[in-house]
Amino acid sequence: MARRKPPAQHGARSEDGQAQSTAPPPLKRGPWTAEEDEVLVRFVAREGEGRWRTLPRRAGLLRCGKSCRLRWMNYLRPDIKRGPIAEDEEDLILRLHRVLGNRWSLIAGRLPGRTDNEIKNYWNSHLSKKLIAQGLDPRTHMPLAAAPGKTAAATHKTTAAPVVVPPQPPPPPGPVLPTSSAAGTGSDGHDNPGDGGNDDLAATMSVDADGFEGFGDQLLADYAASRGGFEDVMGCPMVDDDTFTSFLDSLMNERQLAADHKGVMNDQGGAI
DNA sequence: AACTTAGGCAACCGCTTTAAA
DNA sequence: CTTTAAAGCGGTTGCCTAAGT
Repeated sequence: MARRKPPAQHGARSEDGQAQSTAPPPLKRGPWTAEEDEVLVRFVAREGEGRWRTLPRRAGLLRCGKSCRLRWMNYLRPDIKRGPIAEDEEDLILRLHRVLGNRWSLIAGRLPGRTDNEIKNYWNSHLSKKLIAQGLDPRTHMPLAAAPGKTAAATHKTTAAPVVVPPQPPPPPGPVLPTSSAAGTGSDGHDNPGDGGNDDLAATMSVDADGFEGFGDQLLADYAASRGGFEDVMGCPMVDDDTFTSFLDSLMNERQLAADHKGVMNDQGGAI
């Protein structure tokens, strides 16, 4: 469907964007052909994933390793789920995004068969607008300032920041996390769809119950409290791995979340 | 029917992190 | 301990198509 720029290869760039002194065979760019797909699929089936940098040469592809990896991860993997995002998936994305921010790979890790790229695209083209239409800031999930003419912005293709949001007191989902660890956490850092893992997600998510309240998610705060709180118990604002993982799991199950929430409300004499 | 605009998405880019030498 | 390579991630770009005029 969408195509990228035609094989206008910047000749002397390696996959990492570093200059190359010699100019080996020009790397192909742009859309993948069925033949290339087949070569890649066969090669990965035979040799397995990994060593992406050298893969193209070994497989006989005139692509950079990055491109191969991307193609495999986003399109060719056998466990990729095709078709439109279901309503429950959409709902889950919304909830996960509220907690995780733009950690697309983490979100994707909770949606088996969906890729981070797919979710990111879906968010930028659908969900962010949906939130805006509901008067919510797609980044913070907080109500947009009731300023007139606030949201008109999001129409043009500004993907990253559909809405200009002034810095807000409560830390938005993203910034709550240690800045850039989004990517490389652990050996993988990428919770591949289907593996159900969040690696050291909790370590990444250094947030206490107050912090959760900070991004306006009372459920989250309640959940933190119900699990003994994330702050006082541990003496430091860290979220325990299991606790956070189970929280994310609970996001995937409305009923469980509702039950937990209810329990908290009972315990506390009804918050919210 | 022809032209313009907006939406959707695959692919690329640049940066960060981790592992290995 | 430092440097380099590899891998991964989020953000951005740009083409194609559909809808609107």
